Amino acid sequence: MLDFSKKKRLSQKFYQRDSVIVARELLGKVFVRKLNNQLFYLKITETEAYREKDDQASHTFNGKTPRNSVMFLPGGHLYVYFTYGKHFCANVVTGPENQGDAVLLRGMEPLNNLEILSQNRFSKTGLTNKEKINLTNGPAKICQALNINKNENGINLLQDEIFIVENINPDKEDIVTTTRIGIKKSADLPWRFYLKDNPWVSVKV
DNA sequence: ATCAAGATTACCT
DNA sequence: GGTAATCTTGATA
Repeated sequence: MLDFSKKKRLSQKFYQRDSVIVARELLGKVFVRKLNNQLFYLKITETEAYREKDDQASHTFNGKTPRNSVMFLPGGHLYVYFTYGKHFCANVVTGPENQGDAVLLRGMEPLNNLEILSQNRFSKTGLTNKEKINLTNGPAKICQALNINKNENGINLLQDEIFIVENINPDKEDIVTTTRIGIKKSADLPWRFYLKDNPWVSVKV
């Protein structure tokens, strides 16, 4: 049951579409992270879309800079940024090359290796149920648990270090669509998506 | 050279 | 529910 190695990897075609579509369709897919020769599997539970052209909250709204240049690569790369002096956040780059769009990964349900994730997050093992949720129910928590930082910025998701595989396709009624978190500009766009009944979601409506 | 803002989190009341 | 922590980045001079 925990053998995701035979599941089909998401194609470049999947990523090279509009970020709002990709954000919704990433829900339920399984994020795979190779770390110290072990594979970590996590079900994607919460996402947000960002777009260069019509989204003032996007890092790319005012054009290309050294920081955001990875967002202009073709869909299917990982964009990692540093913020608030402490935190890394990971995004899936979407759309064609030179279009600065991406999907922020905000929540994941860990499916294996919880003790290692716990070490990375809290420097201990033996989790309460509450701490288990707190492992990966936020964008910076995911990166801390999976040791994702500047080194992972620009990774190609069609290769073997980090990738995403097919899994369940949630029913429409199991997906909540709402506004994005933690932004002031373009704050009314309904571009956040999460799995309604899943606990690994940062904020529920 | 200086400065304000930031796609967050943890901890407090 | 409110806020301090913490530092990189991009804009402006």
